[in-house]
Amino acid sequence: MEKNRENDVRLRLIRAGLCELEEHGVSDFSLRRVAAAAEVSCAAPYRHFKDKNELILAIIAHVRESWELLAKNIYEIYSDKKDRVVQLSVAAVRFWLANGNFRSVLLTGQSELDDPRRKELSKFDAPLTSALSEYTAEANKDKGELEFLVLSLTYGAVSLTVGGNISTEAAVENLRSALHSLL
Amino acid sequence: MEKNRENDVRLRLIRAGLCELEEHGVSDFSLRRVAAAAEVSCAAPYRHFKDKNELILAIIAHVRESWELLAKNIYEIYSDKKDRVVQLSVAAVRFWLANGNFRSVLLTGQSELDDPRRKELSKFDAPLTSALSEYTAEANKDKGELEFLVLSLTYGAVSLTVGGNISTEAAVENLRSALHSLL
DNA sequence: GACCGTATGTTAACACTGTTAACAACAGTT
DNA sequence: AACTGTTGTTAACAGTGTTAACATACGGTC
Repeated sequence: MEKNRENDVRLRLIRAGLCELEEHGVSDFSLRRVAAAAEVSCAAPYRHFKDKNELILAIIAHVRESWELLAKNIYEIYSDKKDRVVQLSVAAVRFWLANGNFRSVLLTGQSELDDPRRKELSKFDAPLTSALSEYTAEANKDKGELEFLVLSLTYGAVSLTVGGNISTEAAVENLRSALHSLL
Repeated sequence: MEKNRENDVRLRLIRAGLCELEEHGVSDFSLRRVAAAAEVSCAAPYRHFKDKNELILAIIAHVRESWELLAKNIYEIYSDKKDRVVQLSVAAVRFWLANGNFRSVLLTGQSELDDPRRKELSKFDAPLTSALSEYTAEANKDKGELEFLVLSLTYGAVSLTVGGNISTEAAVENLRSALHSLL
């Protein structure tokens, strides 16, 4: 019961923090506002997280879990190794674009001043790279070069959309056709 | 003399702000620290910039100028239209990677909460796209598709390097060969 | 030359932020 | 029953962006 209470507050903080991140972005992330939203005192977060940074880290880890769940689903749905790569790449773009202000954290790890864990957690290419290496093994293609191209196009599609050059759908369509002619 | 003084402080603030950005990143950007580094009082910046955000904007504009100068040089050095595209793309990657913590601002425009001007100023593809459209006109190639590929690979190379997947040199080398086989 | 408005700097204050210390309530252990 | 550790509170600290009130010097007008 008491252990539940603990997890309750911790989870509420993470959820409220996620909203805060979406609403105010990372540079205006207010720990006190998060605490207020979670209906606890402004010092309560320090019982669960060492730092404001540590809370943000936990939030990123939380989002990452949901991404890996999604990626796992996609991986299981598609049995063709080439399809997996294409679908995972497109899904990665969609997922990250859907995560609003979160993107600056996820894409760049915000800055290298922040501990590397943030950058590590922000990587969302693990499912993609493993699917890709399975494909290259099967198709007898050069892995190194292809990995650069696929990852680069994926990240690039995100950046391009964020930058306002193209719409999400245009990015996805371009990415899809590029990958198909590439693989 | 007095007009010089004005520009002096303004410029000193921008320069100090640039250092601050490199040292502390955008989320820890302290206006008071910048003012102290520029050896003025903490309220002085408000005589030259409406906001902390407006100062950051001015800093970005400042960096953008130097990028466009560099791009112009490259454009003039290389007369072959294809070479221009490749060199500009590589230079863009190098330039952005060299600008440290600045990247989060430049790449993503930090967040869409911030006024769109920041995002607009952060775009560094204008020289690249114009060189590219000159190339496609000359070589009779499809512009739309190629533009996505080139820009995507360029941005992607930056993201990939920032993410820690590959080194700068590996990214540049991969990018170069990809562009050569693409154009 | 005296006067005035404008531009640029200062200091002092405001509310807000992250963080910590001191304290209270409660669980489980011995 | 006494002790210990966990989780929450409130109160305080320094640092932040921002604004208001004041000071000073400059350029143009009578």
